[in-house]
Amino acid sequence: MTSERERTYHHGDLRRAILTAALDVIATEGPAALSLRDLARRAGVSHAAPAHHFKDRTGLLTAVAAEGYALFADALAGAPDLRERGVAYVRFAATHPAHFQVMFQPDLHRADDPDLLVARARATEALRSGVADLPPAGRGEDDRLTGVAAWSLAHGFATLLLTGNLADALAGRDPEEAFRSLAALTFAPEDGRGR
Amino acid sequence: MTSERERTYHHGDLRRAILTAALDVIATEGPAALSLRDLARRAGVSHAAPAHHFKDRTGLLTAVAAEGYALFADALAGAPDLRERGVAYVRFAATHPAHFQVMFQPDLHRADDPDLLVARARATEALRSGVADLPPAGRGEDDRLTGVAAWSLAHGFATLLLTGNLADALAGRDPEEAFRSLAALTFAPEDGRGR
DNA sequence: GCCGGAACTTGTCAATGCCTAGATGCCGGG
DNA sequence: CCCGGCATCTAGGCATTGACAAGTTCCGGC
Repeated sequence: MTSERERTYHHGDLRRAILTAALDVIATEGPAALSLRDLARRAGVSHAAPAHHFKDRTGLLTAVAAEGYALFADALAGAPDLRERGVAYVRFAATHPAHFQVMFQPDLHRADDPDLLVARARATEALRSGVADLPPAGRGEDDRLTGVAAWSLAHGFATLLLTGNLADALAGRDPEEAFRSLAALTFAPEDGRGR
Repeated sequence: MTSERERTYHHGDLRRAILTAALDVIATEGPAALSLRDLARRAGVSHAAPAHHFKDRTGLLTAVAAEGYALFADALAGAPDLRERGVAYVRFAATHPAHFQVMFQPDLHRADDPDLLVARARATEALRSGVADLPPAGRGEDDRLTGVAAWSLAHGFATLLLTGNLADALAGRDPEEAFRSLAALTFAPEDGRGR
């Protein structure tokens, strides 16, 4: 569909082709370098073709964010406990850097988009259910804060990793493994409480 | 210099005027909405005037990042212990959202800029010295990971706060205070170890 | 077989980044 | 005092981009 028959008037799966190209550009050069006309050239279509599928440049980025939240929810759902959910969080960021960046930059996409909202709700639910199986101790207030703490830890690690700020601190060590032991240090200092 | 005498050929302090306007735009509409020509209009100068002070659009953002790291280093230096340094981290992000965003988006600025490098080194030093007064326990490996954990926690909280992801979790609560008790929960669960 | 709409193209316009050449006025040496 | 150098700012132009409008091609259902 994509590589052979290039003579047809219709592309076949232009939407996916544009999305994939966009992810490539964002991952390598950042969201600022994204150009609809450039993506059109890469796909071998006219400069206005992408607009038919995504309306806007913002529309394209909104689609990226929505797809990202969907993949994110799937990635989180597979993890057994809270710590592994954090590892999955970090792994997702490392595996899908373009999605991750766009997801957490509100000025790039339309946060009120319906598709994005449902995917985002699914991901949020996956996060919350992970926090649910925490230590039973503490008042409700503390439990909520603990959830925020876990989220902050994973999100901060993922963000710093993507921005290259952990390069020398990790020193070639595997990021996932580093986060696993880091989470152990933080959330279960002396006993298995964090589990 | 800035408001009264607008008839002079020379602006007086155009560089600062452009920087301030840029910070305003970035804080309200995000870095993507930044336009050199728009900033020139706001300052009442010609459309090419900003280029003389910052060379590029990237040059302007590099200057923002450099200024950000300098202010960041000052903010961190004032904190007495590790936890308050984390609070200062979060406060800086909340107080200087534009600086913070540009600082931690490598695709927006030139990371090898000399001015940026020295400011960044100063901020990094302020962070490291904060981690130094941690619990004496653990091998050197664990200590480094603990530092990364503290950094991740503060950075993640700050980032999530700026992206509006903590709005309902905090429920109108003061972010700094929330982070203070959150850090207590995380780094000193039952004893004063985290201090 | 035909026809309605989706997918894509072509053409256009305003805005932007960046470059070059020129105008202006400040500041210090003579 | 003045005059020449120079940083600062202006003016104009060019290529690229996002967005819009109108036309073209093709697929699938009736």
